[in-house]
Amino acid sequence: MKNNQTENNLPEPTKAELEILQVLWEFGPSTVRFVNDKLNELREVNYTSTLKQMQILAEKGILKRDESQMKHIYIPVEAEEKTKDQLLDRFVNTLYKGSASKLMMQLLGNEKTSKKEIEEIKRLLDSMN
Amino acid sequence: MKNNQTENNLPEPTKAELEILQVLWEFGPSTVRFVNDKLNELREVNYTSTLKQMQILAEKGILKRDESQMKHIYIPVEAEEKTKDQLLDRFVNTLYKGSASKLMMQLLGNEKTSKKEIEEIKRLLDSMN
DNA sequence: TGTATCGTACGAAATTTATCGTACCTTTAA
DNA sequence: TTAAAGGTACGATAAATTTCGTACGATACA
Repeated sequence: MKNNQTENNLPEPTKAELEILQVLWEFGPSTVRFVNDKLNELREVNYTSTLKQMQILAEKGILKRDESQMKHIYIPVEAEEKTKDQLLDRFVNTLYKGSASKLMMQLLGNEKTSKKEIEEIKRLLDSMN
Repeated sequence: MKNNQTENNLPEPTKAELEILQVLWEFGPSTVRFVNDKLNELREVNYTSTLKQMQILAEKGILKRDESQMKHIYIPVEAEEKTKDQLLDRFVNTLYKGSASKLMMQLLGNEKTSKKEIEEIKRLLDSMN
């Protein structure tokens, strides 16, 4: 495998990269320091490791950064929804041959999906047409 | 990261491993030769590469094998549904903080999810209670 | 004005994942 | 009974991902 590109030619975020994206999605544009602190609430990571990852993400065009200050600010290029759409798409295609309803069945059959969630989903669907 | 374990202590299949699992799920217990041929319908892979992957999967306990014949037969240890459940679970937790309905919204908002799929999902939900 | 602190840059090492080459065993058929 | 075809074992290598060490520039403030 030479490179990892999704069908629409966007490099696919790796695991560690996704962790970083999550922080940026939740808290908005941030410095490396801030992201690294957040990550360290979950597991130990060296500051320079996080820095490197974010620089790589910037290289890949997944993040852009504001270098006008010494403390660079990193910002996701694509909206959260769009990136998740791509990931979801890939997931459905890989595991369920593209069938959203198959995924749903799995989700509904999954004991971890609560009654409340199911009610919520039904309400959503009813409000759709 | 020393090792990759899911919460229930099952090693998480990697990408290449998942490809192999898909073949076994679709066609049932198979030889390396058969799996390799299937993979080669999609992309070029050396026989010994597939062999190695399947041996690794066996080591990890994701596949077991019947060695009674010269052509070993490989069989997934866990049922397709169970493995997918785990992957789905991880997916929902990672991207949607465990909220199935959030995932649903994303799915329904996704243009690639067809009207027919949505109808199918509604029917599913109605038949549930 | 120096020194401690906080930042970035970047090559290199470590780890994980994926692929392959080669040795060698079994079966088959001429 | 041997050569060809097809199988497994397994170490080595390649590729991708992740982590880190070190150098060095900015800032703050005693």
